[in-house]
Amino acid sequence: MDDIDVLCNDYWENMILQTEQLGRNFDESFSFYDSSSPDGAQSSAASKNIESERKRRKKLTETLHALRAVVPNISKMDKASIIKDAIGYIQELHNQERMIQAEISELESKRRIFPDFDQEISYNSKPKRSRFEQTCDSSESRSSPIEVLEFSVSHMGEKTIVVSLTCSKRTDTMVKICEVFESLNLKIITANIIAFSDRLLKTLFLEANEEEKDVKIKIQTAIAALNDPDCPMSK
Amino acid sequence: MDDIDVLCNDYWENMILQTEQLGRNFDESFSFYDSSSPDGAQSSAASKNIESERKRRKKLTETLHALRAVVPNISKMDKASIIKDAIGYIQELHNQERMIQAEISELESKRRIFPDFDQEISYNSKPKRSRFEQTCDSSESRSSPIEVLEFSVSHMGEKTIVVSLTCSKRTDTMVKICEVFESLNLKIITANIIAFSDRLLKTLFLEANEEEKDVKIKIQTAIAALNDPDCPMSK
DNA sequence: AGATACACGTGATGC
DNA sequence: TGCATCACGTGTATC
Repeated sequence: MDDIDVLCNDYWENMILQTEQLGRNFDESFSFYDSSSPDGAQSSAASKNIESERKRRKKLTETLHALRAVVPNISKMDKASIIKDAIGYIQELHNQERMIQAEISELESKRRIFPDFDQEISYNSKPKRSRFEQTCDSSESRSSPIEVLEFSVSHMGEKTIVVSLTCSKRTDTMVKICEVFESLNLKIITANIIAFSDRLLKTLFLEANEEEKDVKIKIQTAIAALNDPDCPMSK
Repeated sequence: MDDIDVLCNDYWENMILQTEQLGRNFDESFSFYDSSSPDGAQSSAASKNIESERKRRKKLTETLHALRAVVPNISKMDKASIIKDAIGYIQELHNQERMIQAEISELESKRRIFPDFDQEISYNSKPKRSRFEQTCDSSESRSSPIEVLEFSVSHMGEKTIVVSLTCSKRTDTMVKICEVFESLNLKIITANIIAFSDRLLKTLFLEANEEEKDVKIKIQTAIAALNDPDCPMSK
């Protein structure tokens, strides 16, 4: 490790001297392309620029070495590889921190008063409308109603109902869809919404303690009611 | 931002053509130092070398950009500054991890030994919150705020930003999440929400015309504002 | 022997 | 105006 460093430094120090001499020779013998001003001012400026650039390169290189120093498990001494390893390391640290945060929050939540967390309390208490849904209901529901393009309810196995619903995506459609389904008191196992292009696809897995047609009608009614409270059920 | 990038690309594309021509002229008129073999093989090899070097530079540059992408709070776009900030950020992560790790072990040990003092410990020694939990600070202010458990913003390829957010599922959380993201005017390519058990996972693919940290801060601010409109996020 | 990686000098560009 | 940064083409050493 250190050996390599010393080796590299020695190598490049020698190389710098070497090429510097070569450069000077090149400048002396090949300065013809500087046809406009062969005086010393140009040379001085160029020399300044050269040295400045040399400083910059050196600084960047040693900064990179410093980066390499704080990153463990460096695979290759490559410049690009060093940066890549640094990126991977940072992401790894991110993951660690995320997991640690999760652990902390879990620890903290465990000391919360009640260990009884399930029971679907959220669905018992009727969701009282907050200021947001109220404004949605009144102002925007008629401007952009939920346009259902596909709707199916089917059984999967014995105890599971799969609900699939596709509608066109407009302003606040996602909010409304979520709102509808949260208001239905369904026994949701898992729910999934995908927005892509101008479509919204919602997939629900429900516990099958309700009749299939009941679920379908329930959802249809809720959507129709949201679209136009005066006119129940179209289709 | 896009303007700058486009500008730079155009600029450097032109420069590449320009200097390439210059290089060819140089080779044609000044190939005398190639006294041994004035054939085309040398030219081909040189051309290969040029293009290879070009590739290497490009790769290194974009690797550096990738590094910049995973490091928040970049002061200057400087190459050296990017690396310096990355170093500082890694060290900062090291410190955070060390402190958090210490706190975890402290919590666990005290929890084992003095289970009665849990309450006291939890609210006294509070770790310096990282960006992950900034939105959780006001989690107890309202009845069912959005409790963020995991939150990441990362790049995928060059033009895509991936946003991943996990929060605990409570009453109307789904509605609120959708509400927040619909109010942000993000360039959404595709969005996905999964509800499972007591968790909500939202994944977004965005068009990368906004800075990464801006997106993150935007979302954080919106969530914090929704959680507690009275106290809209310092920092 | 061919690919790879490096530092070099150089001109252009923006502040 | 200088000063800093950049990408370029080039020669050389290493693998």
